Amino acid sequence: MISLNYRDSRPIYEQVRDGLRHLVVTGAITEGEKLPSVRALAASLAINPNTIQRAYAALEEEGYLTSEPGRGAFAARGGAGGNNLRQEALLRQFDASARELVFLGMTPEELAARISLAAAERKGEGA
Amino acid sequence: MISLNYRDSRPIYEQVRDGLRHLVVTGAITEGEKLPSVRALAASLAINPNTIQRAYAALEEEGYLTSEPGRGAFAARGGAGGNNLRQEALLRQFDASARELVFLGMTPEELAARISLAAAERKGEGA
Amino acid sequence: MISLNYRDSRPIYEQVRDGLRHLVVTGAITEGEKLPSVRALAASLAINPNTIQRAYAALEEEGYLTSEPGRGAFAARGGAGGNNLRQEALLRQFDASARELVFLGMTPEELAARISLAAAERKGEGA
Amino acid sequence: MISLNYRDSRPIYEQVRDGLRHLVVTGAITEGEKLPSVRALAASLAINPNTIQRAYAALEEEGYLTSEPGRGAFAARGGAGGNNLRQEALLRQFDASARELVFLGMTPEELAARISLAAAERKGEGA
DNA sequence: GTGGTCTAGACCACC
DNA sequence: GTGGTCTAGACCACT
Repeated sequence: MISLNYRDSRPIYEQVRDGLRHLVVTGAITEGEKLPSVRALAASLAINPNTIQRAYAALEEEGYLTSEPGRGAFAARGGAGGNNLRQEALLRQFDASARELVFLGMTPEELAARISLAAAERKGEGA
Repeated sequence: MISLNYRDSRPIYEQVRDGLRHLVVTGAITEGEKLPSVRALAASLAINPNTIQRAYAALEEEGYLTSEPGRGAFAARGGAGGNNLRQEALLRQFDASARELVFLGMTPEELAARISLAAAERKGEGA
Repeated sequence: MISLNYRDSRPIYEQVRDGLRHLVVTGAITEGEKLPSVRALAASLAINPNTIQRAYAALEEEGYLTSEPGRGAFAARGGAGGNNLRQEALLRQFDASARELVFLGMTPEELAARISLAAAERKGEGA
Repeated sequence: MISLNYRDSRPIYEQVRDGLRHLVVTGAITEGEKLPSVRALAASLAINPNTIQRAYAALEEEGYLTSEPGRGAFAARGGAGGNNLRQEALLRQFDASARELVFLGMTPEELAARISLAAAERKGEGA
C-alpha cells in the first residue's frame, strides 16, 4: 500500500508519513478504522519499527490519527466538514501561535490581516 | 546545567528540550552562542546521542536554535523584539494553520475572532 | 543565480549541480564560457568549496563541463545538435555499458531492441 | 586486504575503490556479504572515513555493492550469470544514454550499429 | 553504530 | 589563483 524509495533523498519516515496521510485523506483508510500495528507495518515494509513509530507520532500530532496505548492507532477524518481531530489540532496550533505572537508584540489586527493572505497562497513548499 | 529525573514520567528528550529552551530563553545561553555538540552533551548527561538529537530537532522546529550541518547548533534569541527565528517559526505555523482551517471551511472572520480570545488566556504549557 | 533551500532534504551539492546544469542546458552559460571558480562560487553561495567541487565533478562526469586544473571550469554545450561534450560523454557511456553487457552474456540484438523502448519512455526518476 | 601506495599518483580513494572492486569481482567477498563499515575500514587502513565513503559511493554507482544507511554495505555479484546489481546498473546506464542520444538526434539504427563494434574492442579500463 | 552530507582547513600540482 | 585530494570532526536519518 505504501511504496518506499530508498534512492530518494527524503527520509523513510517522511515517505511513510506522507503515504499514510494520503491513505487517510483520500479515504482509503476510513474514519475510525484501525491502522496496522507499528510492528506489523514495519515487518510488511521491511523497515525498523522505530521508523513507523515516528511516522505515527507525526500523524497523531497533525491530527490524522489517534493512537491508544495497548489498543492501536485509529484513523481520523482528514477531509473537510464536521469537527474532526485534524481541525482540532489545527485550532490548537492556531491559538497557540497567535497567543505567543501577541505576547511577542504583534497586534491581533496584524495577525487578522495575515489570515486572508495566507489563505490565498499556494500550499507548495516541499520537505 | 540540565538536570534529568528518571523517575519523572516525562520522556528524557522532553526534559532535555525544556531544559535547553529555558537556558536559551533566560539568556543563560546567549544569542548566537554555540551549543554543545550532540555527542558532547550526550556524554555529559550520560544518555544516548539520539535523545539529544531529538531535543535539538524539536528546538530547531520551534525556532530556539539553528543547527548548521558540519558546524554545530547555535542559539537564537527567544525573547521579544528584533527579528528572531522564534517569531519566524510562529508566523510560519500561524499562516499554515490559518490556511488549512480556511480550506476546511472556517471563515477568516471566525479565525480573527479567536485571536483576541487566545491572547487573553493563560499559556497552560502542556507536557 | 542559483538558489539553495536548506530545508529541502535534497543535498546541497545536488541543488548546486542541478542549478548549474540548468544554466548550461538553457544556454544561460554559453558554450565554452568560464564558470566561476570553485572558491568564488562557494563564497557567493556561502557554502564550503568542497560542496561546489563535488557538483563540478559530477557535471564533468556527465559531460556538461570540462575542468582544467590551474585554469578553471568551462561549459560544454548541453543542447541538441552538433558534437559536443555531453554527446561524447553519452556515447562513451553507451559503448562502455554495451560492451560489458555483451561480455556478461547479452546479445547485441537484445540490446538493440531495448533502444527504441528506452527512447519511448519518460525520463522521470528523480534523485 | 587492500594495499595503499602513497607514492602512487592515483588518489587513495581510487586505490581503495579498485581494491574493493577486485575483491568483489574475484569472489573474495562473496555475494551478499557485508563489507567492513566505513569507519572500520578507515581505521584499518589508517585513512579518513570520508575517503572510504567516496570509494563506497563510487562502487554503489557502478553496481558492485548496495549500501543501506544504518545497516551497512553489502557486496553484489560482479561476475556473469543470474540477476545481479552490476547488470542492473549497466542496463540502467545503457537505457539512459540511449534515451538521451536519441533525444539528441541519433537514430536507434546508428546506436544499434555501435553495439557490435563496442563489443569487439578491448576494454581499456582508464584510471 | 552505520552510511551520508557538510564544514573547515590543509596540501598538492598546475598555470 | 585554480582544480583536486585529504583530514578532522560535526550533524543527520536510520538500524
